[in-house]
Amino acid sequence: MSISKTYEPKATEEKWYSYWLEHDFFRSVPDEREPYTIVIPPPNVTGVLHMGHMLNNTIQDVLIRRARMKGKNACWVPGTDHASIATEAKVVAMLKEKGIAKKDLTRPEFMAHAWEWKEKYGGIILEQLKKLGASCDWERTRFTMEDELSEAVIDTFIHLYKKGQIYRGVRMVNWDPQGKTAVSDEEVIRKEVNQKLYYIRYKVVSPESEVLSQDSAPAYLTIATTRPETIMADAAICINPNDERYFHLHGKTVLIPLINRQIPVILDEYVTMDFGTGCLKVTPAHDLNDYELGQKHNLPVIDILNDDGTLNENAQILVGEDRFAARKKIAVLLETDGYLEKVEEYKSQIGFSERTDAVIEPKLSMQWFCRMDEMAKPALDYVLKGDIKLIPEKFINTYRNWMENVRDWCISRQLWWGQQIPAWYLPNGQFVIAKTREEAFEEAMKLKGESVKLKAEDLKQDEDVLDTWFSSWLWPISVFDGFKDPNNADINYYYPTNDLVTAPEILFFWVARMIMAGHEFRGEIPFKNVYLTGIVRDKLGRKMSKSLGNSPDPLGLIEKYGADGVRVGMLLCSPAGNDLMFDESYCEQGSRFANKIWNAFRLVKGWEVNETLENNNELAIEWFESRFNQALTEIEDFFAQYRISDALMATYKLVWDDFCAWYLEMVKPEYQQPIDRETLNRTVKFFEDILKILHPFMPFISEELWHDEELFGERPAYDCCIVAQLPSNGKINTQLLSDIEIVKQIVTQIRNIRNQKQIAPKEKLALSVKANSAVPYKTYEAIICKSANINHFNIVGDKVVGAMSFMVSTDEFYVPLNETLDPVAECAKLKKDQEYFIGFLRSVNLKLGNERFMSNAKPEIIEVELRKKADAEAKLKIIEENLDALAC
RNA sequence: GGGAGUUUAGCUCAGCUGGUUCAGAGCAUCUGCCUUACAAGCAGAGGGUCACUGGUUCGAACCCAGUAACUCCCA
Repeated sequence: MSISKTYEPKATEEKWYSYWLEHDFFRSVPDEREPYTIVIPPPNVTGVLHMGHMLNNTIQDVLIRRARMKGKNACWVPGTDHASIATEAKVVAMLKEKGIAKKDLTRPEFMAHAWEWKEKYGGIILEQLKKLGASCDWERTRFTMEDELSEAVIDTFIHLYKKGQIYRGVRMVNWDPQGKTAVSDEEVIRKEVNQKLYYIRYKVVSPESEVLSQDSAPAYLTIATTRPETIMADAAICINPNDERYFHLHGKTVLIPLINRQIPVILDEYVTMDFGTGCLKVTPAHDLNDYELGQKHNLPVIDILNDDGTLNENAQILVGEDRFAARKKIAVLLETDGYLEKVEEYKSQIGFSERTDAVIEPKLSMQWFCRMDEMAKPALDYVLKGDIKLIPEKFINTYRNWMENVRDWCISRQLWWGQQIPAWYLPNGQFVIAKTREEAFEEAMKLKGESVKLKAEDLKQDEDVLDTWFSSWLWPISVFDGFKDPNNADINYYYPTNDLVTAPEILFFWVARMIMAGHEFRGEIPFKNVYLTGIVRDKLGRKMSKSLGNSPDPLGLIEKYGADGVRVGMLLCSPAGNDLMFDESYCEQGSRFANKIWNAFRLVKGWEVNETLENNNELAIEWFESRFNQALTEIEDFFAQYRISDALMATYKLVWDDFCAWYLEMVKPEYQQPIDRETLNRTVKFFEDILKILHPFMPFISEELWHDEELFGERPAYDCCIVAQLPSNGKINTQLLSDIEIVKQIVTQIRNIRNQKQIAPKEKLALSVKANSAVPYKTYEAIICKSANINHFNIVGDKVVGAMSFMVSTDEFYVPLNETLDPVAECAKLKKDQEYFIGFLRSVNLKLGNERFMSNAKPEIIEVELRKKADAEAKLKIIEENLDALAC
């Protein structure tokens, strides 16, 4: 029976994925086994698979498959996030295309459209993950806005409110004037942009409103700002009290140009003396730092902007103009009236909304906040004490830095898609927190006391919804219904989960908050290890993004290279915690690897057994067994350290180099010759073990080959590679391993001679060995002869003259050739070696002659040096003898 | 401005608390092979002043100080 010459992934992948599904291999229910649990970082329900997901989910799948094959009850919970801002933006855009404006819809109408959209297009990404081979328990798929999870969100809000952790307050938030919503710090993208720095004069007056005159001319101070349109909101001018240039301004006031409002000059060391003019305009309503400075100095807050970014009446001038138009116009006005001193080009960082790309406006608004300080402390301790490990460790510092300087979390969003805040307002502005209108009414009645005029319909629920992260921080608990039913079998069994695989950019606003929630609601950590992947960049180091168009289509890659190839490709270039420079060629390497495995399989499959043959491959078999067990330990070690790409590389080399290039070549019969039963059986067993260790990385090809009836016999329906138990550590013959390393060197040297002398691999050669060491070369005769195509193998006591020679450690090897040797070239080669060893010996002797070295270095180091010396001397002796023999 | 990190072969990265034969891997490169498992392959080779400058040490890619370049986070 013959199989195709190349591996064809497509049909294989579809076949086995459905087979796994049909046989419930991904399904997990609590039982007596040890659980191993991962909750997926829920992708946005609007999302489509990108390279970041590919990496993330490949790693999770490798971990979960490995756990499954180690006999654990592996449970990978999938799901999606409702992603309030992103989804609402998509729905609004979709409605706009249909000619419907959000403002013309009622809230329930809008929500109906949004749900319809979600049902139709949402969750595509989960289907895409299946193509990658993700072995999630799909029956457990959750959505952060499904009823039960929403209920958990509302309950936790109420719980935290009652504890005093949630409050309502006026705060500076990042305002998106286009989306007309507050956005979190994390949703603000900072970009460096070219701006103009305007130098504006303010007239200095005494507090008594007299214009201060020096030589009867009015005095001015000059400030530098990039936002001249906000001068109408100024509350003060601040200077550094140590600034000698401005001592004369202490206690003075100034007039804001154009509107002539009087504001004080205040002193604070916050001001940098050498930036701009050293005078800072303080605009508490429109700048975060200014706001804090204003709070410190009790300055009034004058907000001159509307929600859409236009100027309001407080501005007095340019009312109704957009902020950017106003900026241009006010510059002209200032110029005309002689207040504009100069304008400079200036580069600075500006925040943009991740969703709408509008310039973020710092804005004071009434928002809901969750206090962080108390919650941060235990969450920090878990990580510092090592209860939760961050991988790589370098993120611990970053984490600590953030947790020690944590700010309260703004949890309200001016959107409709999400969990509506359970706050109910009475007509008089008072509010109550309750789950339903009825409960709110009861609460309100208590508040009102005897006033019976209030009706339930009079209560108005807060229009805002909660931040998406306010639901995803509950994810590891809520997917197991830990809020609805805190003692159910699932949560007790699966929680705390084991590993969380996510991107470092959401370490704070997701990972840290899950840890807080875990502590707050379960008194326990939510997961034991956090593996932080890198950011997927293109090979120029740019972040992959839609706008750059530098992101390959993941499904296209799978189509082209096969899921196994792409998985290998992703892992090959992903060192833990470092960004990875993705290049398609890695996937190509992956698919070539799949093909290599496929062809090795074809070879073994093609062997015919002759039952009468004896096994003469015992050494090769024992060697590979040792090598396999050694590699198994290495791979295990790498996994323990979450060095997944190293584990893959160790597997890759074991299969390609040790198994294919050495072992199969050692045991492979001559063309069309049969093989003995024992060698075939052992080789088939090796292959089966190899399929097992490959499976977590390359699930499809390993499963496909696993079911080959010719090699493995017919397997029962549930005997699948996906649930096979990984091989356990076996014995390692270290002597044999090191001997074979020497054998490999000999073979390489002979191949090298062939290469140099242009001798075809087919042509047989003779080899003489003059052994000066204890290596039993006779034992390895068969292997050497086969691998190097030698037909005469002699152990000799004397040097062989007129032959090509080389040394491996201190043993000498001779390959006689038909042609006569070029003595000049041989001499030159020997002399070069001699020179090297003389130099080497000199440096070793220098070390050994150094009294300080001898008295300071550890004994084992000295021993090594002595061995080096003896070795080099022995080699030099041989080289000299050879030089003599050649008479040069 | 504050904090964290990076800099080792053409590329992507290893190199554990300083000490085996003058730094390793994969890919890429070069040379030679269509040697019937695989040319998506085989065999072999070349390639590095470990960013720079000082210091500590018998000994530094590794420790310390400074410099430069880049990246990320926070403001």
